[in-house]
Order: sequence, then structure tokens, then C-alpha cells
Amino acid sequence: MLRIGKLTDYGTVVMTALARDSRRVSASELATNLHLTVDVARKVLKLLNSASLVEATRGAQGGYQLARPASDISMAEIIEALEGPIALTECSIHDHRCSVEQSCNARGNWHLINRAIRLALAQVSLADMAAPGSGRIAALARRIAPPQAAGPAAQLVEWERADA
Amino acid sequence: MLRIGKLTDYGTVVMTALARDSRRVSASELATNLHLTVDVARKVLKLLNSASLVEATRGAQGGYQLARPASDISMAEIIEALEGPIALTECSIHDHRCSVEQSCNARGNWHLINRAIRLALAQVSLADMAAPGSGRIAALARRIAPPQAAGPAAQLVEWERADA
DNA sequence: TACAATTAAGACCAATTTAGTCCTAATTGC
DNA sequence: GCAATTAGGACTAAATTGGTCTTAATTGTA
Repeated sequence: MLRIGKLTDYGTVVMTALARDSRRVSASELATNLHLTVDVARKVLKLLNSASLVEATRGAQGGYQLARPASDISMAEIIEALEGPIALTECSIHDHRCSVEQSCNARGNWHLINRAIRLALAQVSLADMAAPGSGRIAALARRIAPPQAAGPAAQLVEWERADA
Repeated sequence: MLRIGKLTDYGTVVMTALARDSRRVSASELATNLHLTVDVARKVLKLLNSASLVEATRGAQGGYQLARPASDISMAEIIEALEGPIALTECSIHDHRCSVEQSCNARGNWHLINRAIRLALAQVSLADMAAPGSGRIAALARRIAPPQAAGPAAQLVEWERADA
């Protein structure tokens, strides 16, 4: 499925909420606004804080704010904060020698694919994410699609063009 | 972690093996060559077969072959065959109304990100994957990296450039 | 100073997902 | 008919994830 966890989903929602509101907001306020349980909001915010994506203030009147402008925070960072390093396969993360050298061609290439995806995610900022239908994200997709579709992607690319 | 399952990893290994060998190969032969258990090889091959990525022949002297030339099979297809549709978030797969309209901005943009990633994976063919260090995959990564790195991706992009 | 509001840290359990194994057909060449 | 195969599931165990809870530390305010 190549999916991200729910925490990460919550994380982006929380982050976009913080991006819209420059005040310092408490976990419980975020929770009620976003229809999350307080526990979940807290958990997510703690993770975001240890990755230094938000700034926490303790005590009464405390709460969270973005640590940097939303345009300087990338989706790659948010995802990595909540799920660990972006790496599709195990082999690409700690490059221990595989038992089957031959089959490691494929695994070496996974590394390149990981990099490509990480690059794509690094180009999407939280500010893009907070915008209602980000032109910048769409533009990224357009840039990824090859100028003249050929090879195995052709059909998919055409289909994507159609509903874009 | 944004990771793919082990079965998918096995799947790519199996597929690249089939790409290199035009004979018809049985599951058990593949298993011994690739150091997989026969059961796992069978499971993977069955999934690949129901997605019509390989062609199966039953009975004695039976086995599997690629259903199409390796250059016409994309990684997106292989991944989808083994893990279901590529969709990072739940919201983007069945677009039921979220309880929090406001926060669905973010979720709508996930859809665009999904599309971008799917497009990238659709451009990597099995033939690319079978090559020892595919120039075409590297080229894709280069195309995704913006010409002049700016915004949140700048640092990452530079770092990627350095070790490319 | 006491108290209330708040985050920090992490333990914990339940639910889900994934990995891996196994069993019983159905098919086909010899 | 038999041996070699794939087809199609069922099934269990392990790992992961989601969600909740508990306790401690911090800080503004009455």
C-alpha cells in the first residue's frame, strides 16, 4: 500500500493548523479544533517537538508554535519526524551485504528510488500543504511526468493528465 | 517509515531474476537461486500472476515467465500488485467526507503528492531495475531535483547532489 | 506559596497488519 | 497413473501501530 501511518496524517493536520495560527496553541485546543483526542494530539506534538519542528512552552499559558516559517518546513521533515527515515526497503537503510549479491542489483536501485521520492517530498513545504489546492504541488507532479510519455509509464501518465 | 512490505521486496527480486532469464522458471528454482523459501516464492509469484505481470504454466515442466518485456513493466505495477493501490493516506483512496472540513486542505494535497509519487514509480521500468546501477533512475532523481535548489528542499537537495 | 495549566517521558494494552507456513485442489507432461 | 507444478486459500505467530494512561517536571497566577 505504500502508506503512511495515521500519526503522520494527524501530524500534517496539526502542522497545517499551526501554520494558519501564529498564536501559541495548547495541545488540548488543537485537539478540540481538529477533532482529535487530546492524547493523540499530545503524542503527535511531542514527536514534532523532538524533531524541532515545533517549539513547546511549558506551564500555564503554554503550548506549541511552529519552530520555523511554514515555507521552510518540508513534508519530508514532517514524515521523517513521525515515521523515521524515509526508506522504502530495509536494504537501503543499513547497507549490510545481502546474501544474494546478484539480486542486490534491484536493491541498489531501490536506493535511487528512495532518493527520488525523498527529493519530491522535500520540495513540498508545509505552506504548500496548507493551501487549499496547491499549485506548487501540482506543478511538481507535472515536472515529474515526462514531457512525452513513453515506456511503461505512458498509460498512467496519460490517465493522470486526463484528470488533472 | 514510508516503507514497502517484504513481499514487495521479494517481488522485485523475483521479477528481476525473471527479467534476466527468458526461460520458463519454476517457483522452486527461483527460490533456491534467490535464497527464498519455496513458500514465499510461490506466494509472491501467485500475486504477480493474478496481476498479470507474469505468465504461469501449470504441470510438469511448468513455471513462470514475464508476461511482457521488462521494459514494459513499471515498478508502480509491481508495487501495486503486491501491496494494493499506492496511496499514502486513507483519505485519498476513498474520498469520504472528513469530519473536519478545514483540515481536509492538507488531505486534499496528499492526493496530489500521491499522484506525484505514483508518476515517479511508473517511470521506473523493471528493465531499469535489473540494471546494476540504473542511469535512467538516477536521471529521474535529477529531474525531480529543482534546477536551483530553494526553499525547504535546498539543504537536502544539495546533500543529495554531493553524494550522487 | 499553593494551585492550576501545561508539556515530557514513557509504560501499556488492544487491534491491526504482515510474514511465514501449510493444506488441498487442479493441471499437465511423461 | 504418476510426478511435478501452479491455484487458492486457511491459518498461526510475530511485529507494528494506534490509542490510552500514569507520573513527573515546568511555569504563570492568585
